[in-house]
Amino acid sequence: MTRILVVEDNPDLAYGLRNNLEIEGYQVEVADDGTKGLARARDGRPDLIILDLMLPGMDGFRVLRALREAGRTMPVLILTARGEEADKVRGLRLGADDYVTKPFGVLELLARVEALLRRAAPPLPGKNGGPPPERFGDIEVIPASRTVLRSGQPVPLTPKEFDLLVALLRRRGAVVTRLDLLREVWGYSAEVLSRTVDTHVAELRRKLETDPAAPRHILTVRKSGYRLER
Amino acid sequence: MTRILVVEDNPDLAYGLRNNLEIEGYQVEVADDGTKGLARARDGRPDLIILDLMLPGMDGFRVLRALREAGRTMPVLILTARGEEADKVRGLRLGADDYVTKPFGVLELLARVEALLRRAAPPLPGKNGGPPPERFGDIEVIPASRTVLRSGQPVPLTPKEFDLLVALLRRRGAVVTRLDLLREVWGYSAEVLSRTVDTHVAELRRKLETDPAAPRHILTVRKSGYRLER
DNA sequence: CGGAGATTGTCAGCAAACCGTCAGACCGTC
DNA sequence: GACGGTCTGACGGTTTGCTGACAATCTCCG
Repeated sequence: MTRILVVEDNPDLAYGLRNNLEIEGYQVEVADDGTKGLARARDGRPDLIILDLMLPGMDGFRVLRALREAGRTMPVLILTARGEEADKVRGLRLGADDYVTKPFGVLELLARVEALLRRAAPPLPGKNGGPPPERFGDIEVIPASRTVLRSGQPVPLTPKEFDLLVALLRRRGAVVTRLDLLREVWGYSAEVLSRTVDTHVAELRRKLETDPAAPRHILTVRKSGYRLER
Repeated sequence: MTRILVVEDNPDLAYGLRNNLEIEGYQVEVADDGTKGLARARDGRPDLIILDLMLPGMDGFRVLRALREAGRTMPVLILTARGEEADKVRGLRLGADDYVTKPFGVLELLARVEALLRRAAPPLPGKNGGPPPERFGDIEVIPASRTVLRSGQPVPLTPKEFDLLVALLRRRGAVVTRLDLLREVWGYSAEVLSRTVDTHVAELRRKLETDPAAPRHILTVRKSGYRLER
């Protein structure tokens, strides 16, 4: 079982991360300040660390440096506030492996976690890397190349459209609420009260459905959200 | 299976080297100081040694000399800090076979490792050496001679351009992020400023694409990175 | 059956993000 | 000192995303 340590002081965010990571099958531990985080990282030796840079007390930089000085080499993914370009650079210099800028969508984070873990321990000869393509109807979604094929032909999707499609695909067959979609694609602090989700769904239908007015795959569930069917 | 010994005290660097070498199919062992390194080299008889010169305790020079005095002749590739010209010379005099200056790109190191191994173990009669040329479109990439042909005609590429092309080629069909490219081509201490990657991609397109404004092989994946298609 | 209210679909315009491009600076080499 | 290679930061064009008003549709109930 892959173990992930989340060092994050914002309880909401920590909670959301824990949930989503556990759904993906990871074993999650949370530390809510830098000192505890460092201790857990050193003693518990998780397979990966998600580290907020802004922390009360011992900040993320110091945690990271202390960790590397202690000879711990597990991949570290840092969370930085938007626009703090210098923080990213500093974090990477201190030995972080990747970074995500807040506010971030959960899916983006999960994708990066997966990429880091794959890179850290891949060499199973019989296995190729990355998730396999997903299919529904005559649509094929290939995450590795962020490509979507319809009847074998590439369909150009914008980044948001692709992410939205993946979010629906992750829970294919189940209803996904607008709020869930916002959390997963747009991010935790998303405050979008307008027709944003609907607009993007409409665009997806236009590009993927034979008859966008009578969709066969991307269905509306009235009063709830959307559902993707094969 | 080809076995490589890495003698390196910086855990981050050792970790990165191990990963990349293992991905290339080598069996890797790491020693984090000179004494251990010498012991492993003498007893384990690896096929190649990557040796940092700056080491705690017994430094790389002494390891190298002791190794050669013990009659071990496997190729040794030394890692030197930037600008320490004298160190390179001294290392080579002591019997090193090649050197790489820090910070180095992973691809450069892998290429040199391969070259040394090829030289040390001349191709078996039925087998030719090195990786085969890769093709996409009317482009042919020949790693052994760092040559690129377009419609059979050589295309002059600068070192960075060639490395960048190889990095994209290694993951052909998948999205490669700018950060990954920086790590692989520019070195392990990469930073994330400026348009460096984009500039070099543009230059590659200018040299390899029929219509650089509408590239058919070196594609942009918005918000993610670049992708190379056949 | 018909209508009101609730919910979703659609659209166009604006603002921001993102990438391609370029000129200039720097550096090492010849 | 000329030169090629590399890197950077500014600039501008284009794409993308968001919004809010309005239209269409659905549901429930009279």
